[in-house]
Amino acid sequence: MARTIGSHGPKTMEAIRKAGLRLIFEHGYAAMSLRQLAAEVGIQSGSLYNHISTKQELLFDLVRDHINELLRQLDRALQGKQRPADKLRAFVAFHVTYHMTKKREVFIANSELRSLEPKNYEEIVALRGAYEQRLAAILTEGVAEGEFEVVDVQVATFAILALLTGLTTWYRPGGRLTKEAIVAAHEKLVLSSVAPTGTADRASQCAPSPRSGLARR
Amino acid sequence: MARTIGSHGPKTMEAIRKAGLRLIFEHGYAAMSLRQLAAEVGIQSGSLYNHISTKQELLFDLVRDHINELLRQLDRALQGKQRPADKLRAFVAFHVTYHMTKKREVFIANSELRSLEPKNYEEIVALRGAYEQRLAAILTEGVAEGEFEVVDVQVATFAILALLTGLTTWYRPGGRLTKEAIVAAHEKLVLSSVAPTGTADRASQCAPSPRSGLARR
Amino acid sequence: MARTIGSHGPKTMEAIRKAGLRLIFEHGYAAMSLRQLAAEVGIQSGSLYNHISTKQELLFDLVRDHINELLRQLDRALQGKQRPADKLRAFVAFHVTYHMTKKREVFIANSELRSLEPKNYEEIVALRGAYEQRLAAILTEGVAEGEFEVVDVQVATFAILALLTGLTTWYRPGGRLTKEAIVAAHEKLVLSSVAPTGTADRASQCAPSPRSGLARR
Amino acid sequence: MARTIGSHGPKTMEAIRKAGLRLIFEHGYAAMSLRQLAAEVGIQSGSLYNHISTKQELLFDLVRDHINELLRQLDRALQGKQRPADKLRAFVAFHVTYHMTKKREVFIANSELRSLEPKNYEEIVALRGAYEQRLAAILTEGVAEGEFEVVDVQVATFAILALLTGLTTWYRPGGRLTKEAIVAAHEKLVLSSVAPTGTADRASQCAPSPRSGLARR
DNA sequence: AATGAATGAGCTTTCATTCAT
DNA sequence: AATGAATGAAAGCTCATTCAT
Repeated sequence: MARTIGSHGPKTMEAIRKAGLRLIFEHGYAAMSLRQLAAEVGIQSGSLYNHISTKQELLFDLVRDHINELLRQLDRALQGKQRPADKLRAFVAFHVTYHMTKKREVFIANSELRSLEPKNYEEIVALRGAYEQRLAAILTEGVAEGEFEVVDVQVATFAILALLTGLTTWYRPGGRLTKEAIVAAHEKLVLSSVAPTGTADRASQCAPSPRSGLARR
Repeated sequence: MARTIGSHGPKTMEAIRKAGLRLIFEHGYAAMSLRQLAAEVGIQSGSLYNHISTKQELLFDLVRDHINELLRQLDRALQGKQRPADKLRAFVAFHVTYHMTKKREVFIANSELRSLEPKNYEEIVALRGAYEQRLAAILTEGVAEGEFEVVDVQVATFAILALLTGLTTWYRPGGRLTKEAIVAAHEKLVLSSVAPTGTADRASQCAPSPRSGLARR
Repeated sequence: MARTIGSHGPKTMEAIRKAGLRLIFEHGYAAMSLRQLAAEVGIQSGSLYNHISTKQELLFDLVRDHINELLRQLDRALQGKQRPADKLRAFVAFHVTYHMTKKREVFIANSELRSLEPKNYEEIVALRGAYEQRLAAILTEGVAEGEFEVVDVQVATFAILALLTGLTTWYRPGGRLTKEAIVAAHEKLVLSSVAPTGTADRASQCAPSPRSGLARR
Repeated sequence: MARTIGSHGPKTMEAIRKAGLRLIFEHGYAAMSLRQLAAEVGIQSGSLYNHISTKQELLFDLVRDHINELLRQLDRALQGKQRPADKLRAFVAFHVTYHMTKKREVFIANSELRSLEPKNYEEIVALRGAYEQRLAAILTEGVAEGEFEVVDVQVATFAILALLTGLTTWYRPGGRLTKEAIVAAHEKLVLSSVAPTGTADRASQCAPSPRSGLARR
């Protein structure tokens, strides 16, 4: 007479991850109770432990899997780009696009690092560092080649990442702007932000990436 | 034999706010226990209630007082600035400087909105909207005068605020850079980010659709 | 290593009700702590919440279930009685007998009404009203038929109920008097109390019910 | 700048007793907090301790003073009565009248005995016993003289006291009946309840006391 | 793989009481 | 005789987690 509602068999783990993602996104890791999570999935809270080992590990898995996927896809998106401006534009386009489709994962991976236990925290921070390093390297190269101008590469790296990631706090599918318009808006901001101040290589900066283009709904 | 150790009299409230600020910053509102807070202050947890009415109200007061102060000081910092670029530079300088001295307050005011009860949440979001509006107005004016160029004012507003506020996640006093250098780095990034691109398809970029507004949480 | 000592499975709820009944009877609802209750049952206080939803609801359930049972049994006891004096005698005999076997339930249902939250209070008062109404109707009928004489039916109803219910404050099983003697004593008092003062139908009023009789142990 | 509201000087103690009486009557001793009480009086809870020594002692004083006064006035009311029926009628009239004017004190003295600490409890129970004894003596005398008939004097004593005291649960000044009518109703019930069942001295039993009579307002 | 019932620690909040001022 | 701030205990309730079934 068990399992009157809720999910069944091998799909349960996926339901837990999905519900966990949503609840952590909405309430925060500390404020989400496993009872809530279980209720969302349609099982008793004790039954969660057939699928996860601890609450902490659920968070860790969600964050780690997300960052690994992020890195994997970033590297694919950067493949074949040669000039720093092209790389930066590809970085922005990828980052923004990815954040729009996975905004919960991204948000959690940024906001719940403090909820990770030290060992887990360090592992994630290392992965995050690798991601940041991709951007820092692009900026460094661009500055060296005279295509970019920044006061401090480190600051610029953090600032651009914050700018791009801020998206997760306001983006909703079906909002006023198309995804392409949002990408374009960010490309403009980021590419301009590192442009040399005096006379700029205008052409390379501002041509929007080919697939984008402003559109209204 | 009361009050053998710990804080005393009218200074206690200030100690509570200060410790609360730090603990919420470090662990998050939900993860901070009032026992922890009381221990930090040097009193029993029940004694907190001589100074606060609920945990929720402590958070609300901290956030509200911060945003009010932020708005007050911003308006003072913008006084006398005429041209949009001057206003924007003043905005950035103020925002960055303020965030370096009050990074905990700023961080909490951004990250713990979801921990506010609906009534409190709405009050704070209204205040935050007023702050955002200051920046949006500067950008709008700059675009109208041809000094700035953005794809979308709303997106640019959120992006620039995210860029600037990201500071709170990494800034530590006594780090590699001086405060002035940090301000300068952000001024460069922000001012450039909205700079006109030179020869661009101006018409298509910038007209915002009249009806809309983005959603935030 | 769960469940080393204490109560188990489906019997726990019954143990909680029983212990709750005793503790509320002895100390009052407000003075009974759930830790006490849990200790009595042999579980941790948090474990109570696998069986009850709140302390208030435990009280409410105890009181409501009691009154429903009381009404059900009263109606059975009155079945087939025709004349008002017979009905009144049956009412007294039932009430006294029931109160001797369920004195805790009865006491609580009378003394802890003020501890009920408004919504619960109203529901119980309505049920109690139905019980009182049974007695009021008997008196009204008896007065109309000239068998009874009272100054005021309402006052008499309350007074008789108070008289009968007072039993719960002193009755102890194994005391000086048999149950039958106690019933008889109350029958005499109540039947006489409403007897006409001038010329009465003595036979119907005062013959004690056959089974009773005073006994000493 | 102290004492902006609330009572002043020697009147404070009286205000505490009055408010305490009301709060205990309404919520019960355990459920009344000293903060509530202090708020009612218009002082801080710590200030109560300038007037009372403990919460327990406040209860004890209220109950003891009430019972002493009750005994004192009862003895005065019984003075000069010779025949058992006269004494019983005087007892009822006094008891009912007193309970109508001091219903809170009476109610508390009956319902909060369990909240008294053992030493206090015993003292009060002794006083209460003295009061009960007055009634028991009247009944015993009446039975000996053939004026009354009861199955058991002890039971009758408790029952009559319960009947009379029940008044405190429903009496409200300004209700449907005058005080005199209420007294008369109880006189009828009690005098009849102990009347002999066969041949009785009707005149003495049932003539209501001269001043009473049913009235509506 | 699910349940239901348990644990023990912890939560926010309230309590009666104390006491320097 | 009042305040305001403290204590230490306890309140009702929730938590993550365990485990026999």
